[in-house]
Amino acid sequence: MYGRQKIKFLLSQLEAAGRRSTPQRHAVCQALVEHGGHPTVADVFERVRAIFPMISQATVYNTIDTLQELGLIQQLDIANHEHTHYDLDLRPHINIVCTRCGIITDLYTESLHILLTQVSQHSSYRIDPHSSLLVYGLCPACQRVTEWDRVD
Amino acid sequence: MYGRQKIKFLLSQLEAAGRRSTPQRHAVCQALVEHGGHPTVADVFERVRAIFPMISQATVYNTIDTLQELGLIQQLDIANHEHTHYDLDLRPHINIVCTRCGIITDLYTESLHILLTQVSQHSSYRIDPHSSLLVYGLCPACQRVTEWDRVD
DNA sequence: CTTGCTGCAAAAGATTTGCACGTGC
DNA sequence: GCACGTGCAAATCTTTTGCAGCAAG
Repeated sequence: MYGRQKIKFLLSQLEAAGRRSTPQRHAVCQALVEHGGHPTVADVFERVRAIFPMISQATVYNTIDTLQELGLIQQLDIANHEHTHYDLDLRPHINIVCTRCGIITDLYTESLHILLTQVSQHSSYRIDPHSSLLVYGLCPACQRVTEWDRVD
Repeated sequence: MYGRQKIKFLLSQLEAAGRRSTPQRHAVCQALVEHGGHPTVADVFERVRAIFPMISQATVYNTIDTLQELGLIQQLDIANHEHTHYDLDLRPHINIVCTRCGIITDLYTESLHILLTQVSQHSSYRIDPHSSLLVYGLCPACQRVTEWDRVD
């Protein structure tokens, strides 16, 4: 599901949950969807202000909190990142985070499913099937940079 | 490595890196080790004050930051937790977090190694071999509670 | 005597909250 | 009319920073 469809989906889910679909919320959903990646509240706020110059940060926070409560977006707390990121892709996947530049790349692999199954079997927790994972590493560009730095 | 040994190890690693081993830092390392689980700065600060009533929060933050820079402890940013947690166990493992009560349980499973290998192969990132993962779910106790709540 | 560490207080900065006003149902 | 949503500003709270004094090598 992409673009306009996804926006409508989010708003219809809000209404299905008894919440209201307001112009501000439409703008927030639009900004979330159009960002494409893993936006922060600040990213969304900046985009939304292009449409709604008067919107308040609190509204953006409220809307995002509501979307998260309904399980429509997923919160990503990334080590050493100032802002909390959000992920619109609810399919289980791996978010690889560069520990140097912070760029986030998605990866879909069968071994995630295997791992979650193992975790379910070996622990007494009921694992969230939407679980996405964070894995940290160095992206290709930063690998090159750190090689230049290396003095050995 | 446990207890006193681990404390000495941390301090010796500090010195090996050209940092100083001070009584305050000893107390911070001791608090980290004796906590046993996944302490936050607040947890450590509270424990350290029992030994060093005059210690400042800044010192605790500084020490923990230094230990992290040297790769001696690992930072865990857990969604919806106010404080940042730290993990003294550097072996790759999975931290299962209860989304309701916040309790964290460690799990060691071979499939983590498989997953990290896959991620290394399928992405161009250089994955941190110490990578520990966060997985979210409901712990046994909270599973029971949420069943009582269920109205269905 | 130079560098790093500590303690204190203030600052910074992200997120939350209280409240009054508006709006949809 | 009522419940919900919005905007604004202030509050909250964690973490960082500047700086002066101190200690270690």
